[in-house]
Amino acid sequence: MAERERRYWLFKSEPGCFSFSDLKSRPAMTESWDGVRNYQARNLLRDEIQPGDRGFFYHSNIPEPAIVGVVEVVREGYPDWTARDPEGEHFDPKCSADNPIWYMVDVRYLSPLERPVTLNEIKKQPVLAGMELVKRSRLSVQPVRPEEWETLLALSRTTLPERA
DNA sequence: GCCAACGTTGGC
DNA sequence: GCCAACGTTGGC
Repeated sequence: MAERERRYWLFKSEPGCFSFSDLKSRPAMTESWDGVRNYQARNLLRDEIQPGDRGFFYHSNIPEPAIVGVVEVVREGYPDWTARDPEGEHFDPKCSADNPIWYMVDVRYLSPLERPVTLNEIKKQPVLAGMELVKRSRLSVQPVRPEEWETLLALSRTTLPERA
């Protein structure tokens, strides 16, 4: 397999459904990133995201949405079986064994950020204004540019400025 | 809970 | 293939 530069991603989750600490407490240390039903996100999961890549874990749909931690991709995209479970929430009758349509990856808990970096704070950083998160917040898996990755890690190591 | 943004569906 | 209707996401 040809070596390629490690890439960076951002995985969104509603902490009420699945939080970063839920991931930490996984006995197997892996979590199938399932239930994504958007073609753009599917293409990333199926074609782009590789083991060894890193991702930010983002908590959405809460009063202070924020990036809270770092994960490692441990398994490349494979068919999302939850799409073929008629009892499940994510069932899609259009899927078959021949045509899985939807894919998922496995990620592993790596480390929390030293402090969460909120969406509000991200929006204030001119360097981060081009982030998918800012421009098209609805994509549940998004690419993060290396310079954005570094900027966010650096931000998380700073202390918050005093509020006036 | 509201609503804007955006994706999907389906009639034509 | 257009586009209106509808559903979902997610910030606020």
